[in-house]
Amino acid sequence: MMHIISQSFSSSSLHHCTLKLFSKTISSSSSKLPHYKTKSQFKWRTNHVFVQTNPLLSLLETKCKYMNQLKQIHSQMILTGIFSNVFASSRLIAFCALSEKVIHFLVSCGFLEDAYKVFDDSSVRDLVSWNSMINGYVRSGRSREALMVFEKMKMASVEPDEVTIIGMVGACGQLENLEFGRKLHSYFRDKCLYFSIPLCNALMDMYMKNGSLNEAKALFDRMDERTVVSWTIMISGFAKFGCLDEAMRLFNEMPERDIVQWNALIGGYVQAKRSKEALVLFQEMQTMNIKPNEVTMVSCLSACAQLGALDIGIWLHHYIKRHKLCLTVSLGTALVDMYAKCGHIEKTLQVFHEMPIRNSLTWTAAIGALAHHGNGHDALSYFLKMVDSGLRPDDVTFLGVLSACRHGGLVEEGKKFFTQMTTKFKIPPKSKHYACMVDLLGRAGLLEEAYELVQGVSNEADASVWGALFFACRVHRNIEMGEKAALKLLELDPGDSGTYVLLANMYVEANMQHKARDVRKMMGERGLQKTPGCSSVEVNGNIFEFFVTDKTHPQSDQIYECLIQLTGHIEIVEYFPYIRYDLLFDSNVYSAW
DNA sequence: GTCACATACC
Repeated sequence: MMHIISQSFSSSSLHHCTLKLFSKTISSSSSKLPHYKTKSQFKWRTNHVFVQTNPLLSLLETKCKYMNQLKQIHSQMILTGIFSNVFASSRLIAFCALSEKVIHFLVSCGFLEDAYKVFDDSSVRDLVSWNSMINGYVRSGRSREALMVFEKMKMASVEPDEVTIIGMVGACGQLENLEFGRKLHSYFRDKCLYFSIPLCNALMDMYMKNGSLNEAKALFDRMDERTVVSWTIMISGFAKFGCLDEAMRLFNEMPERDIVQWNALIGGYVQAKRSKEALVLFQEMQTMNIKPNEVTMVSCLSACAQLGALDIGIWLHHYIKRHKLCLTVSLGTALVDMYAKCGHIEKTLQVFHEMPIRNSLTWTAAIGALAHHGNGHDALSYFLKMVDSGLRPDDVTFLGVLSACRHGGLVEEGKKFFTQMTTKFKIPPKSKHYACMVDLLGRAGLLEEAYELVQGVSNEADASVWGALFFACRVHRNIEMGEKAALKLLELDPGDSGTYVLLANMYVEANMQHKARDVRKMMGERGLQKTPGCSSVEVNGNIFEFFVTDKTHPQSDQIYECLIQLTGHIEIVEYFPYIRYDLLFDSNVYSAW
C-alpha cells in the first residue's frame, strides 16, 4: 500500500493506480468491512477500527503532501467517471471522515457542501477547520456563508487568529462591507498584534474593493516590507477605479515585475475603455519578452471586441493555438465575444461549439451574438438549450433574449420572456430590460402599452427607457407622447444635446417650425454644443477613428464616396411603415444645424 | 495544515 501511494502519479498510470489503490484498500480491510454494492446498502463508515486500519488515513495524518495526491486521485475519479459511483466516492470521503484534513481537501475541491457536512458533524473542531471553512467560502465568492461560519465561531467562543481575520477581511471586500472591514482592522490594531504581509495585503485589497483608495495607500506606504502581491493590489486597485496614471506610476516604480501586474494594468485600460492603449501595452510586453498567459489574452480579446479589431483578434486566436494556451472557460468566452462583436458570426458559433466546457457567461455571449445578428429565433433556441442544460441565466442573458425578440419583432415571445424573467427566474428587470421592452412594443406600434410599461417601472424609469419611448413616438409620429417623453428626458439629463436635436427634428418633420426654434433656443441658452458621434474601423491591424463630418483622414474624399455608395446599397427592411429613411440616412442628423 | 494579486457576458 505504502508503495502504491508513494510512487509518482504520472497521468498515464494514474487511472490504473487509482483503481489498484482502491481495490487494495477495500480488500485489506475487508475482514472488518462488508462490501456494499448499492447505495441503499452503503452506510457511512467512520468507526475507529476502520480509521486505525486505513493506511491512507494514517499517511494523511502524518504527511500532508499526500493531500496533493489525494486531489489527483479525486480528479481522476471524476474524469474516469468513477466518482459518480456512490460506493467509490463515499469510500474516498469515508477514508478521511474523522480527519480535519478532509475538510480542507473537500474545500479545495470545491465541495463546500460536503465539507460543511463533515465540519458540522465533527465533534472536535480545531481552529484550522474553522479557517478552512471560512476561507473556502470566501474563495468561492460565498462570503455570506463565510460570515455565518464566523458568527458560529464566535458563539462557540473560539478565538480567531490572523488567518481567520484574513479570510473575513476578504469577505468584507467581496460584500463591500467597509464598516466591518474597518472593525476587523481596528480589532487587530487594538490588540497590538503583528501585521503580517498577507494581513496588510488582505486589508489593502479590502479597502481597494470598497473604493477607499486612500486607506489602502496609507497602509501600503506604512509597510516596511512588500511583496509582489502588495504592489499588484495597489496597481489593480488604482486601475479598476480608472486612476491609470497612478497605476502606471506604481507599475514603473516596483522593483520586480511578473505577468500579474502587466495583466492588472492591461485589464485596467480595457475596463476604462482605453483599449488601444491596452493593446500598445501588450505589444510593449512582448518586446520585453514577457510571455502572455490566458488572463492577458482574455483582456486583449476584450480590447479587440471593444474596438472591432478583427485582424488583431484572429492573430490572438492563432497565438493561443500556437502557444498551446489552455482554453479556459473565460478565454473561450472572450473569443466568442470578440468574434461576435467584430461581426464574425460563423467563427463565433464555431468557437462556441468547440469549447469543451461552457458556463452561463459563454451562453450569454452566444445568445447576445445571435440576437445582434438578427437570428432572433436561433438566439431563443440557444436560450432554451442553456436552461435545459441546467445553467442559470442572469440579467445579462435576458438582455440578449429580449433584444433577440426586439430585433426579430417577436412581440409575443418578448412579453413571455419578460414575464418569465421575474416569475420563473426571479431576476428583477433593470432599466435596460425595460428599455428593450419599450423599444419592442414601440416599434410594433403598441405605444400605449409601452407607455404603461414605462409608468410601471419601479424607482422611476431612467433616460434609456424614456429614450426608447421617445424613439418609438418619433417613428410612429405620435407628437403628443413624444413631447412628453422628450421633456422627461430633458428633465433627467438636461445636458444631453442629442435630445434637443432630436426633439427639434421631430417638430420640423411635423411642420411645427416655431416649436423647433424654441428648442434650439433653449439649447443655445443652456450653452450646449452638439457632441459629435464617433466610430472606428480596423484596416490591416490599424484602428482609425472617425468623427461626424470628419475630414482629417488623407483619403477622406474616397471614404465619403464609398460611404455614399454603400448607403445606396443598404437593403431597407420595411419594418417601420412610417419611418423617414431619408432622414435617418442623411449624412447625420446634426447636419441641419 | 488554514491566508494575500490579474481575466470573459451589460
